[in-house]
Amino acid sequence: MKKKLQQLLKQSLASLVADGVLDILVDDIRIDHSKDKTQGDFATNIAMVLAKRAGYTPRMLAEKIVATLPSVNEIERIEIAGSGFINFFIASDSSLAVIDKIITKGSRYGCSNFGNGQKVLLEFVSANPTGPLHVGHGRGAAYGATVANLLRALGFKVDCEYYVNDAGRQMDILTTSVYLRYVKIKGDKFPNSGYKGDYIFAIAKKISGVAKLDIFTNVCKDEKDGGDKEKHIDDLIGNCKTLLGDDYKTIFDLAVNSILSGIKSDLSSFGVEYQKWFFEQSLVDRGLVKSMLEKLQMAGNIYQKNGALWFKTTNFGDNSDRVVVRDNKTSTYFASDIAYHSDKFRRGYDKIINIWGADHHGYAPRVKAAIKALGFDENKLEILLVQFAHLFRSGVKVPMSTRDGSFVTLQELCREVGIDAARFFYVLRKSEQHMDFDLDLAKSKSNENPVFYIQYAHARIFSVLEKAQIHKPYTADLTLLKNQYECDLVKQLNRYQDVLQNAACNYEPHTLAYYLRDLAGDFHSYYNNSEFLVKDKILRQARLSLIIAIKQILSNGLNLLGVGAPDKM
RNA sequence: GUCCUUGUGGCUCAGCUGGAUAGAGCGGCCGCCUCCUAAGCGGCAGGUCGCAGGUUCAAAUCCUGCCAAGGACGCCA
Repeated sequence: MKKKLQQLLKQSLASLVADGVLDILVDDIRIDHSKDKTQGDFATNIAMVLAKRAGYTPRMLAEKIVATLPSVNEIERIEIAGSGFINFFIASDSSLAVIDKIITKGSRYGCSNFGNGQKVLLEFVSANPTGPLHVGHGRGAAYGATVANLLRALGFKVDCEYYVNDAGRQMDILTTSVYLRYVKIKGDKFPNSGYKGDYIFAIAKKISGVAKLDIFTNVCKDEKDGGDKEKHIDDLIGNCKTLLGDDYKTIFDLAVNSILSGIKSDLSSFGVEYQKWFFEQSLVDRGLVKSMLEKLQMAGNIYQKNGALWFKTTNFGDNSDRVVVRDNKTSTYFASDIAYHSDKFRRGYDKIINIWGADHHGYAPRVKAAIKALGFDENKLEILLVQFAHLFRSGVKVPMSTRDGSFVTLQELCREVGIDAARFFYVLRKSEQHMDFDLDLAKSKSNENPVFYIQYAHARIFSVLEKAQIHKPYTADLTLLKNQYECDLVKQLNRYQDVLQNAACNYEPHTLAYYLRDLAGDFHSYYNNSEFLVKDKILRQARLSLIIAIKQILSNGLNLLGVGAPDKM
């Protein structure tokens, strides 16, 4: 309908251009769903936008536009209002048609081929495998999964990917932490920088047949003893590696695998599925980091300084050059990441989306710089930042640190508030909004979570249909739907398609969540003010058709958000 | 110091590609189940849209400056 109106307006403007009223044809004609029913169904501000250029007052220009507008059946009437808005009132049978469309298409309603099969790579969460996923990670997981669902609904071909950082120093710290828990040094002889969580003990318990050695000989003092905690842990790692030999790798693999399998199952039960788990180590194994460095070197983008190799990212928009190989000859995380991104580009995607925590925003320029330097199109890369979720308990902020072992896991959260509520809660805030997650509130008053409000509407409709013994769709005389509640609902249903498209294209799942709540709200009002199971069979059928359509949209929308639509509550 | 994000009723947030009287939930107060699920509905109270300028027919929305909160500025990942 929106498109149709744009088309008509375009024709009208074209004829005004021909008459010399306007000097130029504009392409971008904005059509909005009217907020207020007295303002019709759709409105455009085009007359106000063009008034000055045409030399008329907005209202006068609006008159001219309306006068030259071709008349079509779908438009019942047109009004000029306010300072020059043109309001369109859509013929009711045209609006009502949406009900049949929804019922016919069912769970496919809302899907389109807008994306035209374009291939999208969506990377999200990618938390280091040094501990279980916690509440902070949940937001990225819920957001990413929902964006994927939305894009797929619009006809994009989306691959979700998790980048596993299994090659850095943190993994060595993890391995050494596990070994120390296995050895069980008496007292509190555990490094400040080690991973202190209880899950480390659980992994350590799985080790058998490895010698229990003292790795504290000849190490730098820890911080609490007046030393350097970073040097301390590095020395411990060194001892651990040399003393354990092959057993080190065994413990390393055990640690990574147990943590990773936990992450995988947590995400899976959170309703988040990945097409690919990409290991940083695989880049090294395949020699991609090395070949990438060679490529940059040949292009003259690498120089040596203080014993390290630097990538001249400042040539490509970064504000400082970056080290890719340290003076101890090990390559940096950034080096792997360049190789990773060039691998992503080589895989032939039309769009590459990275969802990162907001703390990584400063990292974006150097990645984009690398992409440019390697000759890829940096416009294909979209970096979406998700702000942190701060967890509060009894009004006090709960620190979230994997290293210190102080965190609430995603699994615990789901157990306490339920998966539906958690998924919905995360996605209800726009991603760049700093989010406060009050655990006590979420737990003690979980019934007040808006997700139940929406699910309740769905369950209520199911219950009505069950009472009416309606199990399959049928046709009805929809023109009987004309009270105010029904008009509002029909209008709301007509918005769904646009809501989906906007939510997907702008990567804003929260707009869908708000839409669903509005729709549910309109339904609840209707429910409390109109009877569905009336004696008049024709009217009953019409009303039931309407609520069947509502139920379908609630279900479709909730599904996209990764939330269930229960029949009974 | 530089850069990013945020600042909207008591609280948590929508609205921000400029538009028609600034919305919702929670909390507070008052009503509604002999009737399809009261996890619901209706009503009331409550807002200088951080502050100050500017652009425009029109600014919560765009621009500038300032204030406040969070974050980023590593040979960490």
